[in-house]
Order: sequence, then C-alpha cells, then structure tokens
Amino acid sequence: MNIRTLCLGILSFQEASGYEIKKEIEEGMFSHFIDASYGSIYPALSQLNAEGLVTVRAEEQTGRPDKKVYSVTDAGRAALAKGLLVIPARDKYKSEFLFEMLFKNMLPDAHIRLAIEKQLHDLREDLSRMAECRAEGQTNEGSEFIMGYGEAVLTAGAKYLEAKIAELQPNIKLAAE
Amino acid sequence: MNIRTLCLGILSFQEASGYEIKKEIEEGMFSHFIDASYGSIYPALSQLNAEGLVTVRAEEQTGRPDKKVYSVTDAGRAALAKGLLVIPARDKYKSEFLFEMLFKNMLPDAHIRLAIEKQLHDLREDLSRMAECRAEGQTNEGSEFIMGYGEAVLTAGAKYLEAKIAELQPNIKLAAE
DNA sequence: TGAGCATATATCAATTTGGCATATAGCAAA
DNA sequence: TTTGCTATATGCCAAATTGATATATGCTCA
Repeated sequence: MNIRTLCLGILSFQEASGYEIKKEIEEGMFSHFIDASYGSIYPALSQLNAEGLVTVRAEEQTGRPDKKVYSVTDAGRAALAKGLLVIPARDKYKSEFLFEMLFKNMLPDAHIRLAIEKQLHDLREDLSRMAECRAEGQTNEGSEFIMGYGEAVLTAGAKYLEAKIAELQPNIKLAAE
Repeated sequence: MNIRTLCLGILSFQEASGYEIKKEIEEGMFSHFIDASYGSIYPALSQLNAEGLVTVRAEEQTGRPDKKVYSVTDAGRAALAKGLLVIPARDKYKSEFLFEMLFKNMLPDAHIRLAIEKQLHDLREDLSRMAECRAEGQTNEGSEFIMGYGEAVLTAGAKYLEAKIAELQPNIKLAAE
C-alpha cells in the first residue's frame, strides 16, 4: 500500500492539510501503525490532486504559508475503496531495541536498564495516546478494532518489560523482605 | 541504527555471505524485528570491508557465483560495541492490516475475514519460527529476552484476533449450542 | 530578550526497497 | 520430457521514502 492510499484514507475521515495529516500520523489514532514524512506526504497530495482524487482549497493565513486544505472527491472515495480491497501486506516491524537486547551480555547493565526503560516509556506513551483517542470519542467499529489490537499487543509488551526490570533489581527486592 | 551495524551484529554470531545474512533476516531469529533487502545488504558489506571492519573470503562454487564469506575483524567488533551503545530509536511498526481494519464498515465481510485470517496466519508463522529457533539451541541471554518479548506480543495479538474471528461466526456458535 | 516550539509548505541528498538480470542445478508436475 | 518452480548467489537500478534543512512568523516561558 502506498502513501497515496494512506492520505486518501485519512482524508476520508476529515479534510486536512499536509501538516495536519502528518500530525494525525504522529499523534493520532494512526500513530501506532503508520509512519510517513513530509517528503512523502506533500508529493502524494499533489499527485492525488492531479489525478482528481482530492480537491484543494487554500486558506489564507497571516505570517504563514497558505494552508492547503485537501478534501476527497467521489473518485477519491472510489479509489480508496478499491485500494483497500487487497489482502494487506505482512506487517513490518523494526526494533533497534530488540536488536540491542540481543547483545545484552556485551553491554553494561546500566545501558540495558536505560534501553528497557526507554522502550517501556514508548509503549506506555503509545497506550496513553490510544486511550486519549478513545476518550475523545470519534470511534467507529474500525477504530475500536485497531485500538483493541494495539492495546492487547502493547500491554503484553509492557508487562513483559516490567517483569524483566523487576528481575534486574534483586537487591531492592531483598532489601524489602 | 544503519544496516552496516546490523550486518556487523549478525556476523558477530557467525561468519556469513550476503545471501546467508538475508536468509537469517528472513527466516532466523532476526526475522521478527529486522527487515533488509539485498540492495542494502550487499553495499553495506562492501563498505564494511572497505572500512576494515570485516574481511572477505571467496568460496568457489560450481555453477554459481563465488560465495563471499564475511567475517568480523577486531575493529569491527569494537565498532559494533560502540554502535550498540546508543539509546535505541523508537520501534517502527507499519501495518496495512490495521489500516484496512480502520475501514471495516466500508468493506465486505468476506474480505475482512480473509484479512484477519491472513494476519493471524502471519503471527502464528512468526511464533513458530521463534519456537524453532529456540528448539535449535544457539540461545543466549539476549536471544532468550527477545524471544520472550516476541512471544508475549505475538501471542497477545493472536489471542485478540482469535476472539474477533469467533465473534464473526455467531451462526456457527448458535448451531453448536 | 532570547531560546525554543508550533504552524505551514517545500526541497533534496542519502538511504532503502523491490524487482530484475545473470547463471546453474534439482525437483515435481503436466 | 519438457516446462516451470525453487534454491543458491551476487549485483544493479529505478522508484519510493526518510530525515534534515530552508523559509517565515508568532507565541510562550524563563
């Protein structure tokens, strides 16, 4: 699936500028499983516009470039529906964290601890972003599904890491006994 | 973290050719959280060789190009250790599956079912690959950690999907009652 | 006052992907 | 038996994507 379909999908929920799409991808519901940079979003929107799948409306701003607000056309909605009808490609997951952990015995304990805590922090951040999106309403059957999935997966990861951190501190446990 | 460090890490376990590194990334322990193509692996190995971080040995083959077997040098091991001492970047996760599910209500039930079953299949494949790696031995503290993490996360995802599939088939359940 | 962040678009070198080319051998199905 | 598929093995290349930077301004916090 290409970025064009992605933008089309996001715009099908609400008209938005390139900047707003990026924000949605970074902070919104999509953040858990989508990643895209300006360098791909802006060209994608131009192309979609050229293909007649979206329309643009320039909103004047003072002191900033005009905001270009994109809306999906009927042709765009049709293209989206068609683009969604493929069996999805396998998930792509890249984790520098897990790669580093593979070399646990080569690295100082303090670094391992930091890395695990960072990962745990990231997972919790992701979880709370989802909780926020839920709280803000705007949920439909689809978003319920993906948030349920995300919560299941992230919670399982966090639990695992919490247990591992506890193991790292046997001294503290002993002191408490 | 760049592909060069990745190759260095994989080679630190065992000398290998570019082809073998790719296989390891596709089928081995690394498959869960690493992805890389020939187009990045081969140039990375050439560069590592030019930098003196690995050495090459050509193994003659009949009917195939010579196998170029790469081994890490001491300088390479040092570079790896240094490269691992950064706080890992945030995980990157891209899922066309979840994106599609967001549009559940727009898509035919049959397609949704297929997509979920495909995802479940992928998760199980990933899980069994890990189980295999465990069975084959070759485990260390690091690989135990990452396989534990992977199992936790994948199992949680699979459980969630199994429950959702069950929900999709209330008719079958009713028939069984 | 000044640093840093948010808004907003856009470009671009560097990286990375995914498909193709090349070459051969083995195996299974038509 | 021939045809097509898979595995081995390296490498190239167009196309897609990233991540950083440029440009411009107003707001907030110390």
